[in-house]
Amino acid sequence: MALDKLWKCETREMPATYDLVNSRLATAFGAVLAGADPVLRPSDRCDYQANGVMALSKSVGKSPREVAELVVASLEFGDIGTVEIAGPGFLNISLSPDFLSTQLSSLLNDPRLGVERANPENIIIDYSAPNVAKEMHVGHLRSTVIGDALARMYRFKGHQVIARNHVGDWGTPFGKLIEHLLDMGEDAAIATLSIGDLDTFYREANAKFEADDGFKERSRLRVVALQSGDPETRRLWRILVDQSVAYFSEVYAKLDVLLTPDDVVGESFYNDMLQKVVEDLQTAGLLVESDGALCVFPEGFVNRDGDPLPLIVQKRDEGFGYAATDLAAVRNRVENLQAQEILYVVGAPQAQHLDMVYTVARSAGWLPESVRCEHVAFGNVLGQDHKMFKSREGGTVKLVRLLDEAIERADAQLLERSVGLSDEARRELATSIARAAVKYADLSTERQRDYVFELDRMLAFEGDTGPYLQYAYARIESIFRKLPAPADFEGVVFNLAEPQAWHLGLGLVEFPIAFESAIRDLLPHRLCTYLFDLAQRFTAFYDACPVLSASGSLQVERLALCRLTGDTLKLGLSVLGIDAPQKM
RNA sequence: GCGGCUGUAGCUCAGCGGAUUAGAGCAUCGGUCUACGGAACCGAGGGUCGGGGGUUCGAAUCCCUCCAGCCGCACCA
Repeated sequence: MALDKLWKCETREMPATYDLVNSRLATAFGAVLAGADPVLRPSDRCDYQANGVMALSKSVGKSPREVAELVVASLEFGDIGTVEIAGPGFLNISLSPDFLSTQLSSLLNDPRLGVERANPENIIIDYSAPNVAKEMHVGHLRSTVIGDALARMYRFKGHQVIARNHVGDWGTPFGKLIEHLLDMGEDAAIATLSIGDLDTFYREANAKFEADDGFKERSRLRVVALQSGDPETRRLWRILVDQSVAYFSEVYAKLDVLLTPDDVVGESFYNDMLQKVVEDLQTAGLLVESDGALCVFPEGFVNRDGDPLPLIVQKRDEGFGYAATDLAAVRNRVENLQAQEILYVVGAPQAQHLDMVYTVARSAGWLPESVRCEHVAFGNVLGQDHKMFKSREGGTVKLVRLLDEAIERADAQLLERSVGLSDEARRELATSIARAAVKYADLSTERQRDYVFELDRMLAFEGDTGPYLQYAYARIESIFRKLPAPADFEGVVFNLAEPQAWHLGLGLVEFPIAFESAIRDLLPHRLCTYLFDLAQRFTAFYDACPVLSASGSLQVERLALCRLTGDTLKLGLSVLGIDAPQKM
């Protein structure tokens, strides 16, 4: 099922396994002390373990053993499974086969695989944000990929996501860029920009600006004309913006990211609101003049001398700083877009700036406490020398070049394995694999950490990689192709007799936990970890339990496990923005 | 100087709302299967969880401190 359809699916009728177990336990814990948390976790020595007894015994003043017995006494597990007290007071929980079988059966009929739908909220996700007339480079990779994954996760969850691509389309550099465009001639400039050679254009404009005083003066005047709304200047500026946005769209397409030109709401969009930001801050008594600049000094921020740190809203030269734009954006998002949550997928170095913006926006009354505002920070992409990722020449690396390189290598791998595809089909597959490799590598480590960009590792079919998961999925699909007739799961019973089958079944039922944990803490890597673990459970199962040579109800059961695993991998990858080809 | 992030096996990383023996992948070594497209599978070795202190019956996980690396700290966004 296509993801966009899936997003509209209604909630399945059966509560997720974890929630069921947890709620029964919570009731029993509640009988000892109202509101006590069972602290239910997956366990390596049984199916689930509840660790909450320890904490509870402390607050109740009884021994853990005693409390555990109290909890067990009032626990009504019914057919869910059994509990035993272990060690100092852990509750080891084993699910009953009937229960797990029922849970798995319900997943088989649930396109959402157990993930509950949320009450829809308006979620603004601010991500990617390249600069007009500047190349997209590795620095934009993480924001784009993480933002896209979060957007898909939130949409799947049932929310209304409004993507905002806050592109840098305003400021003094546009004077020289427009003058350079004029020097080149519009057609020639458009030709250069439309092939995506943004860096050359930018560099030439800069070089002239440095070398030629006349050009410098023209550029300065051009900035003034741009800011005062001169129609011809605005038209030329528009060309730069449109050409760049068209180019960004090509990059997004290559990355398979959902952003469209409609999501581009650049800095310039807020120009008309900046004066009002200043006025309203003034009225609110928050604005202070300092060294000629209009600033807000939010509480708790100090500079290196220990003095209050300003958020500069209007510069000494009366131009607006980016803080003004960010404040205007917050207002716009809350007031006009009715945002209930705003996520900024922006590099970690911006942490303090964003923190100041939120603080000021809150004290100005533009950002109610009810609106969650979160900086989804991420670390750097490093080269194999563990330093900032740079090209061999020491410059920044074009994002497209990186992707092309990945595609080339994936293509070479496919050729080597001689998969027997047409050139075109192979190329397409290589693109899919390359995307999966690059995106998964980015998403699978904890956001805040830096990670090492290593194509060979990322593209490997062995290990914790995107291609490995894609391959796992393709292999499952191939099982179904081999079947003489389409599989029919009507009345399937999961006996899960072999330990590997049980382990897999248990893993399948945990998808909602992994998903919820990932979306709640804005950590897509948790979903990656889950999917990789699931794929490993599957290989162990597949190794121990023949499927095609099995017959009767046993084969139906095993096929159903294959189906659920395939569906889970497919869905999990798709909400991360990674597609899973049927064959590879 | 202040603040933030990071420091876990040779390498790349999970785990960090405390809890029963620190996990995975890659690499290394050993074994297994007439290889449902080996993405094999099973097992072994390998870790003072940066150092020290504290809280706790119990700390990789919480607190303090120190060390190392990266980043931010007034008009470029």
